[in-house]
Amino acid sequence: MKSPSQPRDRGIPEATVARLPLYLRALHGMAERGIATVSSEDLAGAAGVNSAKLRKDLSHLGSYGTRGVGYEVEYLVYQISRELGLTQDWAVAIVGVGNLGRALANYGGFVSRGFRVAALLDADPEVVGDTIAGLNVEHIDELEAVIAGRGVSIVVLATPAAAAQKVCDRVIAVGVTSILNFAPVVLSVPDGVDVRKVDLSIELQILAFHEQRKAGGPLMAVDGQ
Amino acid sequence: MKSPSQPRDRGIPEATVARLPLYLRALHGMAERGIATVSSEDLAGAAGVNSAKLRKDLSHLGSYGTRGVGYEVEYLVYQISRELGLTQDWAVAIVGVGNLGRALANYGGFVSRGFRVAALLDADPEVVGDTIAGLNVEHIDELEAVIAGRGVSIVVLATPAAAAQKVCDRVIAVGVTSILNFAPVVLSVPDGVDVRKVDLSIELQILAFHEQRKAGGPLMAVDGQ
DNA sequence: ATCCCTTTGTGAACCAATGCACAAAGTCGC
DNA sequence: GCGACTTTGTGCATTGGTTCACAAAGGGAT
Repeated sequence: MKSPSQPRDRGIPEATVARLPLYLRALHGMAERGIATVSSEDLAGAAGVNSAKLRKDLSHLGSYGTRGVGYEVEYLVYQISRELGLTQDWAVAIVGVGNLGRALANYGGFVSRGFRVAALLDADPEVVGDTIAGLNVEHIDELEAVIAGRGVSIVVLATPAAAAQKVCDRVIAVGVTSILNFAPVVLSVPDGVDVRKVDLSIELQILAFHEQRKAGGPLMAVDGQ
Repeated sequence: MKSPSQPRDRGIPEATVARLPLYLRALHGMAERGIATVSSEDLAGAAGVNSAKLRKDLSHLGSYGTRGVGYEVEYLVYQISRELGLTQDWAVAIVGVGNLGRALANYGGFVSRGFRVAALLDADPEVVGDTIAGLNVEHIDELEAVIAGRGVSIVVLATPAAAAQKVCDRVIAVGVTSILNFAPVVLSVPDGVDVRKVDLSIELQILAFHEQRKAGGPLMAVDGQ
C-alpha cells in the first residue's frame, strides 16, 4: 500500500519544525567533517536532544533511515532542507539599520542557509546611502517598490518599537506574509500572516528567573533589594 | 484561613515563565500611559495571548486581581518583577564584540529591565581597548577576574561558533550558571547550568517552512493551516 | 543462507499546556 | 444594604508533545 519513501503526513508538528534547523546544523557540521552516515543516537547528541525525539521528528518527514545503520548524512541534509524550503532562494529585506539591523545584515548564518539579504531600508537620512555588508541602504519610502521589485517574501523588522507596527502594516499591504520581528512590541496582523518574534531582553529575564531560584533556594526571605 | 496575597505554588510552569516578560512589557506601556487598572481581557490583548491563559498564568503567582475590577497595574508590575527577579540588579558580561555583541551592548532593553552590562570582552587585539556603549572592551584573558570582581552572574556569548564552548567552560569554572548563547553551536554544560540560545537563522528557517506551505508546497491541497 | 546484532520507526503511556465554562467574589448604583 | 453586573480564579476536558520500550528491518559474519 505504501511505497517506501512516501509523501508522509503533511502536518508536521510545530515543535518538530522548530528542531529541524537544529538537526540541519548538526548534519552540516558532520558533512564537513566527512561523516557519511550517522545514527539517531549520535545525531541527537550533536543536536542536544534525546534520540527518541529525534527519530520521531524525522519520522514525520518520511522513512529516511536504514535500520541497523543510521541515516545517510548528505541525503538527510537534502530531505530536511527541502522540507524547510531551503532548496529555494529566499529574498529577505531588513528594515531598520541600527546596531541590530547592521548585525543582521552582516550575519553569515543567513546566506549559508539559502537566505539572501536583498535590501536594507531605514528612515534616517543619515544612514540612507551608506553601504553595509555590500548593500546600499535605501529610504523607507522605497519599501513597497523594493519588496515587489525584488521578490522579497520575508521581512525582518529591526526598527524602534514605535515604528514597527506601521512598517508591518505596509509590508503586509504589499503581500508579505512572513515577518521576523525584533522590535519589542506585539504586532497585530491579519490571519494568514506569520510573525515570529525575538526579544533579547525576554531571554535574559527568563535566565534571571532561574538564577534567582538557584541563588535563593527553597525558602528565601523576601530581600528588599 | 488563607491570607490574601499568599506565597503561591513555588513551581511555576516553564511556559508561564516565558510569558511573564511579555505581560511585564505590556504593563509598563500601560503604566506609562497612566492606566491604573486593567482587566485580564485588555492585558491579554496587549500581550497577544488569550485571557484565560493570562489569568491562569497570573494565578500561579498568587491572587493579585480583584474580581469585578481587574488588576492594579503598578502592583502587578511589582509582583511580576519580583517573581522574575528583576527587583535586583543583574551584572551581565558580553563576550564577543562583533556586530552582534556591539548591538547587544547598545541595546536599551537590557538596562531598562534591571540588567547592567558590566563588561565587554573579546579576543581580538584590534577591538580590545575600544569604547562601546561607554564601556571599555577588555581582553578575554581578564574573563575570570572580571566575572569574579564585578559579581557577574549572567554571561552572554556572542563569539564565533568555534570559540563558544571554550569560553563557556571557563565561565562555568568560575561559577556562572546562566548563559545566553548566540553562537550557533550546542553547548555542553553540567547539570545546574542554564543555557538559553537564540539563533537568528533558525527563526528564518521556521518562517521559510511556513511560507513554502502557503505558497503551495509540492503537492498540497490548501488546508488553511 | 541463516543467525545475530544493531538501529530504526512507532504504538502506547505519560506529562504539560491550552481553552472552556462557570461558581465565587467583589464593585457599584440605587 | 441589597441585587445586578462584572471579572477573577480554577476544575475539567482536550490537545499537543515527550518518553518508553519493543517489534520489524536491514547488514555482516560465518
